[in-house]
Amino acid sequence: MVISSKTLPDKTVERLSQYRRNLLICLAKGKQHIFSHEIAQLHHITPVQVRRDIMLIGYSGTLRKGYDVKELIDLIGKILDTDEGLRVGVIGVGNLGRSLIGYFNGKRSKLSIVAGFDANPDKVDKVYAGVHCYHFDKLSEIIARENISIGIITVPAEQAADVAEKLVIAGIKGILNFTPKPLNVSPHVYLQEYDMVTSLEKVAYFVKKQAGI
Amino acid sequence: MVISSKTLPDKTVERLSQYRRNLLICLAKGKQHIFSHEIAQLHHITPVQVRRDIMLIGYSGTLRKGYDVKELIDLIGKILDTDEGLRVGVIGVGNLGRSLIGYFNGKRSKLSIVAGFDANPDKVDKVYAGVHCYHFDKLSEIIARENISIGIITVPAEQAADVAEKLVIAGIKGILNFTPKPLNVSPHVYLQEYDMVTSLEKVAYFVKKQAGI
DNA sequence: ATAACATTGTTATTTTATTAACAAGTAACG
DNA sequence: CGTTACTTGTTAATAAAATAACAATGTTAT
Ligand SMILES: NC(=O)c1ccc[n+]([C@@H]2O[C@H](COP(=O)([O-])OP(=O)(O)OC[C@H]3O[C@@H](n4cnc5c(N)ncnc54)[C@H](O)[C@@H]3O)[C@@H](O)[C@H]2O)c1
Ligand SMILES: NC(=O)c1ccc[n+]([C@@H]2O[C@H](COP(=O)([O-])OP(=O)(O)OC[C@H]3O[C@@H](n4cnc5c(N)ncnc54)[C@H](O)[C@@H]3O)[C@@H](O)[C@H]2O)c1
Repeated sequence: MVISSKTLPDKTVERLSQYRRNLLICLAKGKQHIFSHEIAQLHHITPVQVRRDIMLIGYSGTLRKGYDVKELIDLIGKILDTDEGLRVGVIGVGNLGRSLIGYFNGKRSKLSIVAGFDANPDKVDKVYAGVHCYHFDKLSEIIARENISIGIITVPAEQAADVAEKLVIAGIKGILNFTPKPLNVSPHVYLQEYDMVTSLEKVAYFVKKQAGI
Repeated sequence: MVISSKTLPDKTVERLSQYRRNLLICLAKGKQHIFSHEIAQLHHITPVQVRRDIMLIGYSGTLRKGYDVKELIDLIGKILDTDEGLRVGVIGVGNLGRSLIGYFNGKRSKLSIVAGFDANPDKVDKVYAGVHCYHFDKLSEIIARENISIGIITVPAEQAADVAEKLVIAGIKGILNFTPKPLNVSPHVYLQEYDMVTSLEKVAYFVKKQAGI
């Protein structure tokens, strides 16, 4: 099987995830086929882009019928998911952490939040939306035992660097950092950061531009 | 004043926001000058990129001394902020909405969350982290009265389209959508969407690739 | 049947973003 | 003072992403 042997462009991976999300909704609605321009419209992009992405993963639709929704979902799954799925831990079970756990819980079958970690004794050994919260001291132990490969960091910014370091030592493979603190991790660990303030400032900038202020 | 008359590239705007965040921290620590390679390291990018971004906003550092932290912060402010600031409303004061309000509150002087909206009577007229929650029915009225130009959508996905439509009617200028529901808004409204699941799936994909699974 | 049309798949082109290259110039040091 | 070393600013080159162009071909209408 040659499919997906080469690494896909960053942006394509993002869009595939988004396509799948909506394809699942289409499928639930009983829609069996979908055209590139329909997918495109949902995502505010061009049909060409959609076809190109789909080409890159080696799938073919049927002429004048479009893509088979179920087949496409399955193939995107083959690309994005691993067979046994990946296991995720959330470090910092505060407002954002709990909110993420609650949101995520039961969404994706192949990607599951299996543990929370917190330094506050009040939170330890509590269960949030079905996820057990462990003491931060047990990070390494639990990561190994539960076979966790991805960590989501939602501790206060001052703690983020320390948490990241311990995650790396514990053998984590990927980190999603929601704190505004920039992290330095070994290059073998895939790191992604998101800051909501940056998103909002970007919106503000373009609003300002549009208004000609 | 010619500065910033042309629209900056998307990515540059994002980075400027990030630079500022860390420059503020540097300033607080008493650091007065900073080199391009120092900024670069914080953000996992190259010094050239930093210099290029700074060039684009028309700022000049001093040779062998780097950039004046305070001046650079001020200039980025001139680019990203408006004089009187922009006012933001959060629609959906649930787990995520409250978490964002709490996080944002008192962070940025020029961008402030001034109102929450919710359809649940239990939440209406409560105050969350200093932000008054109004009934969703009052959306238009309050947006006009409070001069709100940006809306953050954190309602359940099924409600998102309706909320977006009403925001546009109410004259909002920019939307930050945290629901997984793709929205259609008038092209005059700047729309940005973020889905945490996509971020996580992207991390998972690259973890998978690295592992050679 | 045949023409007109719609839609895919793919290559070519354009645009945008990043990186490299290097001239210019200043601080620090002798 | 003169030299060395470093850092900026900018142009040029490269890479990545998006768009356009269009051939191929199945479908529908006549
Ligand atoms: N709340 C948001 O919407 C939001 C948005 C963007 C970014 N952030 C960032 O996310 C982070 C968390 O935000 P929050 O609002 O959830 O804060 P919070 O204070 O509610 O939660 C932080 C949690 O981390 C725990 N903690 C502290 N030190 C720890 C450690 N060393 N190990 C493990 N757990 C530890 C605390 O006990 C607490 O439960 C912050 O850095 C914030 O900047 C939050
Ligand atoms: N929680 C997260 O971390 C997270 C992460 C990513 C995305 N999201 C998305 O954000 C949205 C909200 O998530 P949540 O966890 O906060 O859910 P939630 O149920 O806690 O909050 C939703 C809130 O919206 C209110 N609401 C419902 N209909 C409304 C309407 N028409 N107008 C105004 N308010 C209305 C509800 O009363 C509730 O308070 C969901 O779409 C979810 O998919 C959440």
